[in-house]
Amino acid sequence: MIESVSTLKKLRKHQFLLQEGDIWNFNAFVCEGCFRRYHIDENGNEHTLQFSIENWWTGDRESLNLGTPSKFNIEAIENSVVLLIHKDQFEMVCEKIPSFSNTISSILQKSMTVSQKRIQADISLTAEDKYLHFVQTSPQLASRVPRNMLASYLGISPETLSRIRKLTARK
Amino acid sequence: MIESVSTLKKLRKHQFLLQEGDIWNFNAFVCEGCFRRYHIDENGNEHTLQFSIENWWTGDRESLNLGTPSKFNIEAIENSVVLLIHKDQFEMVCEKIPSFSNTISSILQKSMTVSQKRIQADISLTAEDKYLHFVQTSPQLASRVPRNMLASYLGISPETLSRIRKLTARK
DNA sequence: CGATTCTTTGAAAACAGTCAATCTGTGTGG
DNA sequence: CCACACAGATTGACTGTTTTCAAAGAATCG
Repeated sequence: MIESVSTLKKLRKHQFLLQEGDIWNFNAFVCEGCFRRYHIDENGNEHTLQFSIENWWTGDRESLNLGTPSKFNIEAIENSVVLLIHKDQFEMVCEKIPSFSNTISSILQKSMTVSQKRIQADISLTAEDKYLHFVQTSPQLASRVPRNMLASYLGISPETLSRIRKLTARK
Repeated sequence: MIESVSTLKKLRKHQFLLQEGDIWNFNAFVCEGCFRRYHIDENGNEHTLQFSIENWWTGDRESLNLGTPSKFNIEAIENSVVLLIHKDQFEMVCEKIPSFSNTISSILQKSMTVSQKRIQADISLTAEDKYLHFVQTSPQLASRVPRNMLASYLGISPETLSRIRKLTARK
């Protein structure tokens, strides 16, 4: 059973699943709630790399693969529940159940597609179009995530996002 | 042998490996040269999603997985040679040689890491810092790729890139 | 060479960021 | 339950950056 190789962890809003400098050794499946993974730059600005809601994954792949200290923070932005699977146990399961590897592979493929779409938006669109694109592709998140975090995800300032929203609201 | 399930294809500079609207059925390993994958938006502007040089892969994952017409063009920007492996043959090899799946998985992991770094740069950095970051992380490409294509990769205009280069040159 | 394409430059306009102030809502402790 | 504090969101004025458009200057290739 999956429970035998994993642990459920509850986090309240504002609690951290991972903090910068820590080493990340898990695969984390979000059962309930919402997390965001972000980075703090040298000027103290936060940049959100990922939001993860129910039935999706979170974690720091780089820290997991290389065993290096993470450069990210992962914070619960709602009261949440995650299933944590330690990497050793994860590898064990992969070996025991070959079809599991395929599942992982297809999750990775899906992640790649999502990332590609985001890069395309980042390099192609204006601030306004980035926002509209986000609302269109992730309406659930758009209403669930605080605006300042959304701005840091889109790579624009909170003020700019506020103005864009005002403009696009009327119509 | 790998040759039995694949074909070598030579392309001259400016030739296309894939054109928008076509369906992509391969995995393509670059043996020699350099490709770029780009998208043309409704205003006719090109946006470069990927450069692929020797020992790396190219293709359109979305078209490959879903069997849908591609939204991308893949163009040889140097005289190049690619190894094309048809998806059916690729799957066959995966089934025959289980360890091959792991190889694929680790390539995907690497791709994801690269994409994540790019997203982080896209949402965090100014035009100038994006350029400097690119030069630092991909010095080979920086000297090999035409500047207008580099600009379209960084999400800035060719004029801005030209000005940035002038500024950063002296020092 | 000539033609084409790429790159650079300049000036103006559009866009997004910053800073500071105000407004809003939420939650906490008295 | 209210008042207060606090964080998030909005607004305005200003600054700075980036784009756009047009033109001139390299570089490349037949």
